[in-house]
Amino acid sequence: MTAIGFSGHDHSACISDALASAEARCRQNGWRLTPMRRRVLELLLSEHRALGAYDLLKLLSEEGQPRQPPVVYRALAFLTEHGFAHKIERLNSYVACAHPGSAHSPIFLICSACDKVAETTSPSGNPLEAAAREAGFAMEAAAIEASGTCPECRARQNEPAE
Amino acid sequence: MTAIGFSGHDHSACISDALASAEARCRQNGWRLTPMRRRVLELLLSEHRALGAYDLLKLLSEEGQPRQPPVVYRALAFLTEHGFAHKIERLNSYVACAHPGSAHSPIFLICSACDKVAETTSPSGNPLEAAAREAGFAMEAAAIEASGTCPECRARQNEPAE
DNA sequence: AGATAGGATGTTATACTATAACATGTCGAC
DNA sequence: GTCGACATGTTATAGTATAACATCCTATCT
Repeated sequence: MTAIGFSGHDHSACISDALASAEARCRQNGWRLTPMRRRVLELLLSEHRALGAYDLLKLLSEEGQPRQPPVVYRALAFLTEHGFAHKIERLNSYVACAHPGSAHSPIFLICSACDKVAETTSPSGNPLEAAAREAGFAMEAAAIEASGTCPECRARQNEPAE
Repeated sequence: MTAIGFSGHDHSACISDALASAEARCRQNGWRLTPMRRRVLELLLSEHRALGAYDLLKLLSEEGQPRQPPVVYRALAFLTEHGFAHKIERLNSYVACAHPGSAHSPIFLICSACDKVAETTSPSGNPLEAAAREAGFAMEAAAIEASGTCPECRARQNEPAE
């Protein structure tokens, strides 16, 4: 599985695909992808970067009506509850899910140079399962987040004379 | 490796051992384990539970002088920087390190029923390394956190008539 | 169409988490 | 003993999140 986010890809297709799939999945499950929720998802999809709730709030407010924090937090609660977005705990911010629909235990690679976030999965099954089982712990949710430098930023750092 | 925190152990020894080892390690490295830092570490050690900065602030303030937030945050910065404590991102709170001194990539098992936090490590090497390598990502730091129910709370839930 | 019930959003206020910035104190090296 | 480095004290404020209640929208039943 490649780490979507660092490798190049057709971004406008990636946005419209994700929105279409979200719509379909909501229709199937009787969830309501209201304009506000849809718009927040769209904003998250528009960058492979984690956005804070107040970043989103600012973007929304610039589009017309001023908005209050609960508006954004409620949209984010909906999106994360149903797997359309994830919270990046280290950054107190939020990213669109790169593999919506499929059950998965994501691993996030957070570039501290450019702030991009790549979502990938463990090549060898979920490592926490084993650790949890050994401790007799009934796992419900997991967050795996790594900070470091993405390939692009590493390349840029190695050739400082541009 | 057992998940210290859920299994029974001699807790007062565990506290004094950890403090002694912290003192030794600071002496060796020229770090200063000041009374404030030592006291915060002691408070963290006294529970296998994550404490918020403002919980610690309250505890410290009850011991005499009122304290301001930066006091606690600075002590926590020292302790986490040198591996005596970890931040639990999901809870915005802090725990004493269960394996200080040894380089390790900890996995935290957070019980949502009793708030205890166990620190363990992956039995099969660090899974993030593989995922990061595959993505060309230079990993610097990692946080692996699982929420769920610890063995004791599971047992309690299975026998609700007590 | 009107009644109604559930959920979504609007709005105000406030709680919780964290840090900037500057003043003061402490301790060891010289 | 004074100088410099680092630790702490203190004030103020930034950043993140939610409680509580009002209003509105929409789907359904009659």
